[in-house]
Amino acid sequence: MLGKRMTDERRVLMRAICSIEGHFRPEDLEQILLANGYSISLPTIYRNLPVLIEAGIIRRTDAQDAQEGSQYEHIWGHEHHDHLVCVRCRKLIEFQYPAIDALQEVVAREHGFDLINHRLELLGVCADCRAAI
Amino acid sequence: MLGKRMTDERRVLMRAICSIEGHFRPEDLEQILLANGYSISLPTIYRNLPVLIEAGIIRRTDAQDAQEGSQYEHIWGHEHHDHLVCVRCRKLIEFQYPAIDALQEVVAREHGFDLINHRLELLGVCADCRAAI
DNA sequence: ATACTTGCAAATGCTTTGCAAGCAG
DNA sequence: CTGCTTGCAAAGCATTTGCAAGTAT
Repeated sequence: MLGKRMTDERRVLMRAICSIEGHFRPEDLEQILLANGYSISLPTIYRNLPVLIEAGIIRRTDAQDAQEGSQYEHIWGHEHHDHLVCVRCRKLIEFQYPAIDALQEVVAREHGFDLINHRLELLGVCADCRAAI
Repeated sequence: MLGKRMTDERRVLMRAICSIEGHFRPEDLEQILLANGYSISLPTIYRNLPVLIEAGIIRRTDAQDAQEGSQYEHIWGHEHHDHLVCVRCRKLIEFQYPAIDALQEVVAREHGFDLINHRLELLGVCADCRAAI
């Protein structure tokens, strides 16, 4: 990493994060680490999240509510994907759609942007919830 | 609105929100209201934001950092748009690209979703910042 | 009348920070 | 050695909630 020191904590954090398949909040991470015999303080986790983001290992995903805390997911070694969210049952479905990604490149270029990443979230009502009405 | 009472506070809030062109945080709203001679408590603002979201008058936009608070913008009477964000200078550019919207409909339909809204944020480095390196 | 709303003040809970001790380079 | 990191405890701050008073319907 860029001018950062490789500490045991960071090594453990990185391994833990890469083992998580879905999304996680900082506190989830602490619990997972504890369950595996590692005790890393919450402040250290918080201090390292930006480092891991900058290193391209994780990204923030959008929090639904103001107070449910931030969510993250690891992107290193993962295909890029976006999210479909059911506003009723909160179900979260991941999807990929290369054509959309391609158009985003076009938009970015039109505005002189060098595209690094994107977040796309489609909000709607899932089939199950529609059926349940 | 749905089973909600129309109070003076809500009327004022709605007018204020519709007069704001860009994004706002709850506290901005309080200041704007004060500047116009209306004093509406922050708790009341917070309590009404979800009501206004459900009514389709505003939407949450993505907060960049964990602690900079939530941002909102009014969508009623506004064309839908998405955001280009410069990760370096935080510049925010709004854009519309109907082809992307159309593809989102396709994705949603494929997954049985009834699409209500979406949030798309393109993160990158703007031309100015690239030039400044 | 009844139930929803408001303002105030206090509580919540995520996130950050000060500080001294501990390490990576 | 030197300066980045960590853990702890405490601070910060946006957001929420309890409660009594006010008000739309």
